[in-house]
Amino acid sequence: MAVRVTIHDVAKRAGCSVATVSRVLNGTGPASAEIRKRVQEAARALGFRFNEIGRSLQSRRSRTLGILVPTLSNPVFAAVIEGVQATARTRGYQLLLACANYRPEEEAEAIDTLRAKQVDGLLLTVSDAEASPEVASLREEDLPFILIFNQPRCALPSVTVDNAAAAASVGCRLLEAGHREVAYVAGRFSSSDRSQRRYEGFCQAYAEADAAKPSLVEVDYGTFDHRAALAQLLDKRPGLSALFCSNDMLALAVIGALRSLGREVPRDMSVVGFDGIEVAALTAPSLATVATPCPDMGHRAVTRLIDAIEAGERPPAETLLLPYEFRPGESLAPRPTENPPPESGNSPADVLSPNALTTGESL
Amino acid sequence: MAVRVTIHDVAKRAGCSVATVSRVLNGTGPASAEIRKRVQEAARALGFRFNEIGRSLQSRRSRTLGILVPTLSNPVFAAVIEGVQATARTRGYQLLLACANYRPEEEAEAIDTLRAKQVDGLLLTVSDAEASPEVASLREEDLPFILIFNQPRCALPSVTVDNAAAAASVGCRLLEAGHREVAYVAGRFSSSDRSQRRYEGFCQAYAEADAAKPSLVEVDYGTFDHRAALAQLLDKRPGLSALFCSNDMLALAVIGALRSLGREVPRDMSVVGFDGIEVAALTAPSLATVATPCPDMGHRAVTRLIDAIEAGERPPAETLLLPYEFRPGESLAPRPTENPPPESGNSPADVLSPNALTTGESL
DNA sequence: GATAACTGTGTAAACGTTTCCAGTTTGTGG
DNA sequence: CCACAAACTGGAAACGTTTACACAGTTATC
Repeated sequence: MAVRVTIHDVAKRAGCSVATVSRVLNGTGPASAEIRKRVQEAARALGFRFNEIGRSLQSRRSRTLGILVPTLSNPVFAAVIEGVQATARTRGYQLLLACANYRPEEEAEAIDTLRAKQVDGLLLTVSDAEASPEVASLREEDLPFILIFNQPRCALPSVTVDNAAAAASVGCRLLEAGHREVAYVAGRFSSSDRSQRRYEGFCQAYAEADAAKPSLVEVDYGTFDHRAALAQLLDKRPGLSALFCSNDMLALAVIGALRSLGREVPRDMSVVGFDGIEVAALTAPSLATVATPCPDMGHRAVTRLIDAIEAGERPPAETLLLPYEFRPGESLAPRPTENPPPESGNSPADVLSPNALTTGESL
Repeated sequence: MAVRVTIHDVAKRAGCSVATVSRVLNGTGPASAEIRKRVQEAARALGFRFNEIGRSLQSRRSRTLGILVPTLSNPVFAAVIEGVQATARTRGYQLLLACANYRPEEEAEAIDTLRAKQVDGLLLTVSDAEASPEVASLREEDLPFILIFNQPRCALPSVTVDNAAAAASVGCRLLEAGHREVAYVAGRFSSSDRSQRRYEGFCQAYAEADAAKPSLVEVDYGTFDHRAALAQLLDKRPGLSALFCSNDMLALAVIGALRSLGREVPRDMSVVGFDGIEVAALTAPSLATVATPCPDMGHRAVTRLIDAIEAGERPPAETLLLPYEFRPGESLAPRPTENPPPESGNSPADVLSPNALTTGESL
């Protein structure tokens, strides 16, 4: 049990006061060459490191940022965190991580805990920034924060892409490919602000082309089995030829579900995702999607946040929109011009479960 | 700029001492019903929350754990963190996250920073646990830690799978499929302890079958372009029919590189990965791999760690081996019995770069 | 050769908690 | 009615820092 060595131990060994040790080691205030040397030598001999807790208490700055994401299983968030992490570190900040599992209660609890730990600022991806009471209360308080991915309508600091425009561009691509009857598939939290913006943009593209308004289908997160929801949709709208999914992970799961319903992508149905996660390029078929600059979003967000913190302010309540890029993939093909997709034999029941996305704990 | 409300403010409003407030709000020590009520009402009115920094300083416990991983872009680490996070939270601990980018210097720096922040314990995945001076010094000090994935030979607390046995089982599968001339492809840090164990186990399976010892090929992490290394290998060992890669991400990149060299998997070459990341089941071809129970590893590791912390001890220097599972995939096929794979036309030069694994920042 | 301005150093008071100790009530049994 | 315990409460000292302030000694200014 090595006893912790404090600034007092260093002072004793160097034969001076703790104030002097602090000044020497921090390079603040004057010190004679003689004492500087003694202090440094004592610190080295003792293996002294400042206790950041003591420092934080006194300075009321923790040099720690809180980051809250819905989950880590979606690589899109891991990518953002990677970007945030790298930049935060070069600026001398550490990251306290929390996952809220897409649950507003957990978001609230996590924010609370992070504040209690006295983070200097918060990077958040929440379900719905406008509706979140925590975000609202954050605005009125002194804790700097910035949203990532969220695209609220009201004035809130955030970094994201123009979801509506990106979704509209997906709409255009689908229209170009002849898909006039389509649907938007969203996760349970279709109330997610970014998902809403995407649906709006998507619908607008279809409105402008005088095509039928895309149907909205909500499926459950947490489960990967979307067969029931899809079967119902296909039944109701037999003319459907393309699906736009609110994110890539969902799109991949949807492709698996379609397959187990006897529908091949893109032969019987085109599918487009959103996010541009790396693996989407490796799947079979590769996924057409909208690539968002995740690590750069993280980088920008944390830079804005730290700049504000160090200026003693809060990030301006503005949305920073970063460029996105449509990334073609095999999952999007032109609509077959002749007859509608064959209602081939396979019934859902006698088909294997799509173990496409089993969880990692497969033991 | 809302001013922070402290226990003193609550005490003043409730008309009592801070000691009493502390006792009431923590439920430690006695208090009259009257004062209890006044304190609670004051705390609520003021929106008081304990400052965990003050608490930590006084209790010398931060209720924070440090977690160090090589990267977040490999989903295997994200999965572990997810498991760690969930369990840590239910036990009342937060996570301070650091990524070392597979660099020992960064590992050292990160551990140092985490210690300065007074984490109560450390969860680590390092390049080489035996060789790491930080891990060595950790052993001699009082900071509890536990390794994840690492499988050192010396007695160190860790949670992993039996890498040698798992790799041997891969060897058996390959032998069964008729692959008698094979290679092990490892990332730059073939000095990684787990990677070494895998190679050893793999070689042993081949030794026991009296087959040629698998070649060892090292490629660079960081880059995804392994064509040069592979071209050289194929040139030197034309009879090669299968590749075992030290992890799934590498395996996917290798499949892409082979393709751009004009070799199709599994037609011309079988490939097996290690880790069992979810997406490996979705790629084309799907990847044969060894599935490790990532979130459960995280869960077990953090449980061992917190148990030790709360007992005032350190986790016992034992390796906890969790079960793994071979997961078949299309990337592994029987060796074609007739002639060796055709040296088909495509020269590396006139083939597109395998943008299989471009990074997320594609803008 | 006095005054002013530094330079170098130490003392002590914060920062927000918890907790030991001592003091004041209140209650109880004799 | 008194001693004594139990219940309740507050004062103050920690925890490890930083920093305002004071003070001594040294150098520069006229």
